[in-house]
Amino acid sequence: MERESPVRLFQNYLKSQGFNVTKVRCQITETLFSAPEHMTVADLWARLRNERNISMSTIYRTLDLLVEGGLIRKIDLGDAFAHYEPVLGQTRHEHLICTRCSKIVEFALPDIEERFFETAEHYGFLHQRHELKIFGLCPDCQKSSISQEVP
Amino acid sequence: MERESPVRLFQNYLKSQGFNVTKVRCQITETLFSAPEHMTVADLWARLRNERNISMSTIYRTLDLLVEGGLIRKIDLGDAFAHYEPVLGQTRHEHLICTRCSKIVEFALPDIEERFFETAEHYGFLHQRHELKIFGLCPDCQKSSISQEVP
DNA sequence: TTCGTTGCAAAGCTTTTGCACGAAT
DNA sequence: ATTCGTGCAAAAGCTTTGCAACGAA
Repeated sequence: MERESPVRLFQNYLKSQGFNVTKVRCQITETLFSAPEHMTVADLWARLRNERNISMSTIYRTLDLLVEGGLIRKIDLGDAFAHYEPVLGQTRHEHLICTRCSKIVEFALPDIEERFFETAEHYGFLHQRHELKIFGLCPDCQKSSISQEVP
Repeated sequence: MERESPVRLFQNYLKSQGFNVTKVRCQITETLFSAPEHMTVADLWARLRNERNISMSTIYRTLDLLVEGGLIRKIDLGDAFAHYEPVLGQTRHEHLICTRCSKIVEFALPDIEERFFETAEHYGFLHQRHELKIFGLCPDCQKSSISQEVP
């Protein structure tokens, strides 16, 4: 059995909420799901502007809809930009980020995640979500740090 | 034996780097260390402007120096503002944040922290730092959510 | 006196908003 | 035909920077 494509799911969401299904919205969704993860608005804009005239406002607005529809998640990767990652069929994961080249590795620690829920409960909080980021130097950047000092 | 005051430590740092020890820098440091944690630049500005005319630029610049000197840490608490917290004599901790009233609880999970180091190593990364944030509703906000619906 | 430092205003950056034109139903 | 969506430009909001006046050594 085939899984529904993200674009199809988004179309269903839009209809269910009384929003219009438009070409731009579908193109943004397709681009977001067909390319490197953790894209920023600028990334999407750079990829889409070849195909059509598109404004960043529209990208921001469409991404908001995708977030509300539960298809993507807005994440903070420690830089100045909002990043977006697919939620569909993804297991919950955290991010390991290279502070030199921005390379990102996804990892999961399911047993530890349980502790996060317990911690919230322990302080009487109702857990909503959590975010774990580990920053460091990736293997490549460690090598180049030796031969060629970072400015 | 008494511990050196933050202001004194900062003065030492400034001298060691050839920077001037100024009244403004000392006042900012004193205010930052004598009041609620996780302050923003605007918080500091509001507290200091009663005593003297001070610009946000200076606060930003002084905070940068305090970060470089290792006396404070710049942290992201999920809102639009940069927050700063003392490093001195603090044990490493993470943050539990109420998404409604922004209340913050600090907690530590030392055994789990070890796993973060291992995770970095496992992927060949050289660990530099990590950040864990748990978002949820604090006890008070859970109560008021029942009686009085959030808009 | 000599430089580093400060306050002010302007600029920078990402993101949001107002509005008239254009597209979807 | 009506309502919603889009592009453009301007505005917002936090942070940074240029510069002349000021203060520390």
